[in-house]
Amino acid sequence: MITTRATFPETTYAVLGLVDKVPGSSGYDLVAIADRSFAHFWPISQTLLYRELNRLAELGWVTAQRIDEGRSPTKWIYHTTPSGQAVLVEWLTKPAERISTFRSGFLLRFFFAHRILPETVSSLLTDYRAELTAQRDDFAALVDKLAHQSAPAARIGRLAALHGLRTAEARLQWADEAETELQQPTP
Amino acid sequence: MITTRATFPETTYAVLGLVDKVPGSSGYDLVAIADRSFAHFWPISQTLLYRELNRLAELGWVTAQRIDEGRSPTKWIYHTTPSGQAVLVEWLTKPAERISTFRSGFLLRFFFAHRILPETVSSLLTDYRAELTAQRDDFAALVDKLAHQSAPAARIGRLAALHGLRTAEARLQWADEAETELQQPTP
DNA sequence: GTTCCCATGTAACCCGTTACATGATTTT
DNA sequence: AAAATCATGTAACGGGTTACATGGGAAC
Repeated sequence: MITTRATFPETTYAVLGLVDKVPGSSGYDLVAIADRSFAHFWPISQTLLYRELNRLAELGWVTAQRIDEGRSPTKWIYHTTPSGQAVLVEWLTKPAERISTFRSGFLLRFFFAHRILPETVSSLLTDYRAELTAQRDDFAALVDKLAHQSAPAARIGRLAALHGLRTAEARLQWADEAETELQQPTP
Repeated sequence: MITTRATFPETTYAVLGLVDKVPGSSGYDLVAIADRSFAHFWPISQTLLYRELNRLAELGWVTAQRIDEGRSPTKWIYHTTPSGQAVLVEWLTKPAERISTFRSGFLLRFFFAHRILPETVSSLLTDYRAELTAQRDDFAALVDKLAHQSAPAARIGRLAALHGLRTAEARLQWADEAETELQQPTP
């Protein structure tokens, strides 16, 4: 029994979009693809992705086709249906409202740093900078890799990666700014 | 009965830190202060903040003092205990690991934009730019406001706001970059 | 012959959210 | 007299997580 709902979480559409983009993939494939692609700005766990696939199939937005290769468990591959595609386009067109989230464990600690010694604040910044550097290098490598691919999807992917790269770069600069500022005595 | 737990969510420490930073505040006060301060990088709802205050009191990390003003409901004000302060310092010192999260509804849609017309992608970017501009202006105003205050807490707050400002600026530049790039034909 | 990869799932938990309730006091 | 502010809470839900289970096939 399918209960009609007013809205679905963004993740539902994320998985729908992925099935649409990479049709004929299994859940296992999609997990791997998601991890390499949109997980950078929309993380999703394996369990949840499987749950969303079932929901999408129940809604009739994707078809689940059984592939019998004699192995266990049975492999299933997915395709978007016309109604699923319509829903996807509608979702893409409608504005995004307030669904973006940002939580920073670093900034949270930094904000309460009055409690701790200047050296500790400095080490907090060092850790953060290390994390950002790793992020920057990862994104830079991804941008570079996708720049050499000609598929239209690679273009979008490259720009998405560039978003991460630019963000990491700006925050690294901020870390420098913050460190020099904190070294100066209070006026 | 207090059950001992291995770990607590970051939000627990966020509230602990806030009580420590603004001692003698009521839950109502703390909600307002949180919304104006660390909610930018660690959002928290009123219900959750109250729940965490109760947890902190049960753990003995804060004291809850009843203020009887004859009104209803009774007002309670909070102070960190020595053990609570020790826990806070320990938390601040320990590295942050993988607790930061980032989810972007815009990037998610952008990533699946192959389905839609170029004009729609462009309008997606326009909406995003508007959101970023608002963010940038908010952070810029906050940075400016805090620059004129001399309290040590204002300095940290200003730097935290600057983090948001730099991020928004970088992403606005990215939006320009992306738009010009997408206007060029595929090679 | 053990370890990695394919492939799908169950169970349990809990953080965080939204909506709502209540009532006094202060402001308009 | 109405609206906003002060002040604390209950109820219900669900999205997302981690840990675990299962078992065949491929690779080393």
